[in-house]
Amino acid sequence: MTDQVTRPTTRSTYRHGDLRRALLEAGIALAQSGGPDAVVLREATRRAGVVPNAAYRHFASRLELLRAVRVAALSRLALSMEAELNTLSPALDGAELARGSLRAIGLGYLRFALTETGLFRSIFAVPYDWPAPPDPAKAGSSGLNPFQLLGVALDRMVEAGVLPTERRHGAEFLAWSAVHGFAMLVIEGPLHGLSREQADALGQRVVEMVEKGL
Amino acid sequence: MTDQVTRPTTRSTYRHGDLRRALLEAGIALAQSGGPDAVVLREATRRAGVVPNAAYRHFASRLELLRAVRVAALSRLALSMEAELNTLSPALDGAELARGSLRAIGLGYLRFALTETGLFRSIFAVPYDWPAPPDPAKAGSSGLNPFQLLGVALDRMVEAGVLPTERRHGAEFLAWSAVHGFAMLVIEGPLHGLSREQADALGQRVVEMVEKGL
DNA sequence: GTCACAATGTGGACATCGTCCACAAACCAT
DNA sequence: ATGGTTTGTGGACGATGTCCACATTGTGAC
Repeated sequence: MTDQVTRPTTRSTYRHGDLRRALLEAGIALAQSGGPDAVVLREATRRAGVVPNAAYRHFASRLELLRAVRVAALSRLALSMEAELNTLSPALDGAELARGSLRAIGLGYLRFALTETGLFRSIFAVPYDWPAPPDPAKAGSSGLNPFQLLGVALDRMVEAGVLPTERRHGAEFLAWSAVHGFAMLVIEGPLHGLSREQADALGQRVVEMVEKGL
Repeated sequence: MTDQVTRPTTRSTYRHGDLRRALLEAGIALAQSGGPDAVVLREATRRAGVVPNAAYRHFASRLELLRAVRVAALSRLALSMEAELNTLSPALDGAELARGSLRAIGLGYLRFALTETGLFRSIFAVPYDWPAPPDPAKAGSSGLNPFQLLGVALDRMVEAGVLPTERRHGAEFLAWSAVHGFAMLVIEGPLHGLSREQADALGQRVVEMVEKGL
């Protein structure tokens, strides 16, 4: 009668019960420790204690599994940004709050990229539509997804008068480019092997460059 | 007596004669039209008209072939930058020459990334040492590799007084981050599907952001 | 020139992967 | 109870990277 909550690779029942979730979680774990290429259908089914073909009842292909992993990764990225936003002093005035928000978004992005490298890389490992229909599964606890969080920060800058309205359009992509590029250079580029402190210091300068150059 | 210069997948001689080069060229072609994942050992040997194992006499593994492709890609990237540098008016004064050089480097980088996407992605698809021992195979016609070209542009800016000396250190990576990130967003990110004109226009703004924010 | 040796290409094999097809078991609505 | 739908199983195929033993060719010592 008691549910076999532990999942020791073997099952007594013919049906798994929650295979889709099990596969997704295995996929996330694989992505975390090995990046998108490590998200291997057969290994996920192995971890779920199921035969390889069973996966096809829940994901049309390996790519679909990767897409699901990507959505989960986006949500965690949003959480990382929100965590950074929450460190802002509530006593800040408009201009400083706006600038601080943009910095927080950037630093939250970098923190996620450098600590959850595998998941971060998985976000860009699969083709996807853009813009995508709003999907709460991609959001953080505020209900906003990473891109929306960035947009809000930029809007605050316009309201506070620290970003001219005529430069607002497309500014998401300028800011994103700089921070994303830095993350990639650290992860799989020439900046690989930088210590955490060095990466933080350089990352800080990247964010400042954006703030100043936007 | 006449050399069989054409290479119709079959050979009359037991020895190939120039297999390493043939494999590398096949690898480059595969990378060009399909990115790093398309660089498949067996396909390269097929194109060279040779059995799969023959590759192992010239490359220790698929990864080593990819590394060789990467070096070739770096050289072409340097050429793209140099081509952009050569469009600068020779009548420019120091400050404008310096700024123009930095812009040219950035635009050359972007042009290569967006027109030779497969090769560009191959540059970052494989782990490599950094800094690497100087290797002329990575350079353009000036003898400088892409990173050195960027360094020269930044040095010019310091000399011309448009970049404070105290900001020179590490500036390579700030500039590189922004341009690289933009390229990645266009190639495999949310900016995918941007028209050439749109990409050029936004790319211009990225370069300006760097110039202003460095 | 001959002959041993090094260099290079061949043949066959193995494990792994994604995916397809036919079949079996379990759940569900009638 | 029964028939249909959902979900998992079993077996197969072609592709890939890589390993080992073997065959062929070029080369240097004598």
